[in-house]
Amino acid sequence: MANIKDVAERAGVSVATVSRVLNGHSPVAETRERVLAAVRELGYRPNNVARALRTARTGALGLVISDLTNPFFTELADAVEDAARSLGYSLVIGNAGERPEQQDDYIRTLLDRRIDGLLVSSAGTGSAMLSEVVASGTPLVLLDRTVPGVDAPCVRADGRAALTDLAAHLAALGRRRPAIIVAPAGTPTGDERLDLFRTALAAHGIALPDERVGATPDLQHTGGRRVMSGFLDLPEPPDAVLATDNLMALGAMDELRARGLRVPDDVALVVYDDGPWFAHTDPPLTAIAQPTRELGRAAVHTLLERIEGRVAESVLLPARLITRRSCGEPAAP
Amino acid sequence: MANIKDVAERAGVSVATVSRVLNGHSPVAETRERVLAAVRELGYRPNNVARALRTARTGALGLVISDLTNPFFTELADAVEDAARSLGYSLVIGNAGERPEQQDDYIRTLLDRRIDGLLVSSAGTGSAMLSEVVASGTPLVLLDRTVPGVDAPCVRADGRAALTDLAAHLAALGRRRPAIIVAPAGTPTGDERLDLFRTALAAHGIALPDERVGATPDLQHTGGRRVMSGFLDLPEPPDAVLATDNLMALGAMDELRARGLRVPDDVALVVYDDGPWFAHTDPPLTAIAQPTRELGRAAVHTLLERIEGRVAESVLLPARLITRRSCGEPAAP
DNA sequence: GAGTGCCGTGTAATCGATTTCGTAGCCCTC
DNA sequence: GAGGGCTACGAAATCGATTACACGGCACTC
Repeated sequence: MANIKDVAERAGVSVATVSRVLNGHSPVAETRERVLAAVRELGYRPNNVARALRTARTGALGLVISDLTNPFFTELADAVEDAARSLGYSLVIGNAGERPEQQDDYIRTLLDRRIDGLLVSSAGTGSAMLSEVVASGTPLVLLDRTVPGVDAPCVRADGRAALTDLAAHLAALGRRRPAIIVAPAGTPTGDERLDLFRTALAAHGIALPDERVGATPDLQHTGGRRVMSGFLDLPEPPDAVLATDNLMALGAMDELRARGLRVPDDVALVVYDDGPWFAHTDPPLTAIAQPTRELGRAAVHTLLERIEGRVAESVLLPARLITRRSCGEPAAP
Repeated sequence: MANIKDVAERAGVSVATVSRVLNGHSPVAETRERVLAAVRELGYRPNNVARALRTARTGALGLVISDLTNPFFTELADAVEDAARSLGYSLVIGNAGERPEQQDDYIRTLLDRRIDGLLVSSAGTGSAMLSEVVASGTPLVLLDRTVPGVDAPCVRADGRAALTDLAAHLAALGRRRPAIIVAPAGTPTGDERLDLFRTALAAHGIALPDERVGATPDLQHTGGRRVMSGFLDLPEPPDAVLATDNLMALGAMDELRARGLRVPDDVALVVYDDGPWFAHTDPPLTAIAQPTRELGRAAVHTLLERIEGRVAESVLLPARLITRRSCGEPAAP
C-alpha cells in the first residue's frame, strides 16, 4: 500500500506538505492540486496506526458488554456503535459473557490498544481493574450498571416511574401476591429493582415478602425457570411475577406452560427489558422498556465529553411501562 | 503511562534488552530479573500502537455484520468474538444495518486501521469495495453470504439436508400448499433457499408456484407480516409457510394471530434460523437451525489460515431441521 | 596461546505519520 | 532599499516499539 512518502515523491513535494494538505492544518496553495492528484492516482490512504502513534489518539472506543447474546445488550451495543460511528469513532467490542475475569482481561487489552475511551457495562460487582482504568487516565463511562467505588459517570435507566406504574397496574387488577425474579443480592441493578418494586407496592398496601423474591445467579432462562418453579410450589403461589430480565422471563414462561398454567388467568407476568418479540408472544407481555438507543447515544456523548476534557455527569433516563395483556386487562385505548 | 525507555532506565539496560526479555526472542539471562522487576514496579504495558506500526500486525480482526439486531447475526458475532479472543485477536466490529454504503464505509475504516484480516457478512449484492479489499491483499473471508465475483473463501451453512427433511416432514403431515417468505430475487441466500425448498418439495410431488413465493425487501417483521397477509388473501391460501428469517417469522405470526388463525391447525409455520425464544412461543416453532457458533469459529480459523499465508477453502456446514409442533405432529421421541 | 564461535547486550535504523523549527521568497512600509 | 512580516514549504525530530548489526567477553578447540 502506498504511503505518504510515495505521495510526496509523486507530487514532487515533501511529506510535510502532503500531511498539511490532507489535514488542512495550514494553508497550502499551489501544490495542493498536485498532492491531491497524487493521492488519487496512488489510492493513498493514511495509515491510522502511524497517525495514532504520533497523535496519541486512535479514534477508537472500547465497549465491554456483559452479555452480547442478551437482546437488551445487543440493542445497546448497536446504539453505541451507531453513535460512535456518526462521530467518527470505531468501536472495539468485547463480550464479557458475565464473567468478571474475562471482563478484566478485555479491559486490559483495550487499554493496551490505547483506545481513546472506554464504555463498560460491568459484569459482577466490584472490579479493581476499573479503578485502574480511572487511575490510568483513560476516560471511562459506566453503562447500565453502576460499580460502587469507581469514580466514573454512569449512564443508565431509572426504573422508579415504571415500577410505580406497574405497582398501580397490578393493584388495580386485584393482584395481591406479587413475586420478583432477580439477580442475587449484592448486584446493584438487582437490589435496586427489588427495592423500588417493593416500595412501589407498599404504597398500595401490598407486601413483597422474601419468600416471593427469587434470586438466580445465572441470568439465563434456566434460572428463571427454576425460580418460577419454586414460586409455584409455595403454599400460596404468587398471582403476578416480575422477571427482571428477558431471558429469565422466557424461562418463567416455560415453567408456566409446562404446568399447564395460563397467563394472565393463573399468573400475571411482566418482563423487564422489552424485546421485539414480547409483543408477539401469547399473550403479549406487559414490559418495562428501557430507552436503549437513547442510553447508547447518551453514553457515547458522555464519554466524548470526558475525552475532550470536560467534566461529565451521570445520566439517568426513565424506563417506561408498556402495558400489554399479560396482567389481565387490555391496555386502555 | 510508562514506556519501554522508562523500564530500560530503571533496570539499567537498553530498550533492546527490555524488548527481548518481554518477547522472549533471544535468550536473556542475568538482566532478566531486573527487567521484570522494573516492569512490575512501573506497571508497564507495551504500547500496542507502536508495536503494530513496527511489526505491521495489529492483532485485530474486523467484522462487518449485516444486522447486529438480528439474533442470528448477534450469535454469529458472539461466536466470532469468542474465537478471535481465544486466539489472541481483538475484534473491531461494524454494523452495516443492511445498508451497502455503510458497509463500504466500514470496510474502508477497517482497512485504514490496518486490521490483520476481515470478515464480512455482506449486505446487498455485489460490492466493488470487496474486490478492492482482495486487491489490497488484506485477508478476507465472507461469512454467511457469498458475493459473486469476489475471490475469497466463504463460510456458511448448507440448507439442503434441512430443507429436504422439511419437505418430507410437510409431505408426511399432508401439507400440500406450501409457501415461502424470502428476500427479493437476486439475493444469493434467498434464491438458494427458494431453489432448494422447491426442489425438495418436488421430490414429493408438491409444487411451489410463484404466487406462493413472497419477497420482502426489508428483512424485517413488517415485511413478513405483509407477505403473510398477501398469502392469506389468496383464493387458495397456503397450509404451510416457511419464513426464511426469524424477524419475518415474527411478522408472519402477528398476522396469523391478528386474523384469529391458529398454528398449526390452520397454517403450519417454519422459521429459518432458530432463536432462543422459538422454543418458547405457542406453539413452539419448528425451525431450521444453522450451526451458528461453528460458523463463527470456522470463519475465524479460515481467516487465520489466510493471514498466515496458507490457502483456505470455503466451508459449508449443514443446517438442521429442529422439529417442534408448529406443523402438526409432535416430534417423535 | 591464538583462533573460532557463541552468548548477551548495546547502538541505531526503522515503521508512517505529525509537527516544530527554520528559511527562502515575496510584499509592504517608511 | 533595508527591514519587517507573512506565506509556503522543507528538514528533521518525534511517537514507542522491534530488530539488524556490531561488538566485547568467555569457553572451547587444536
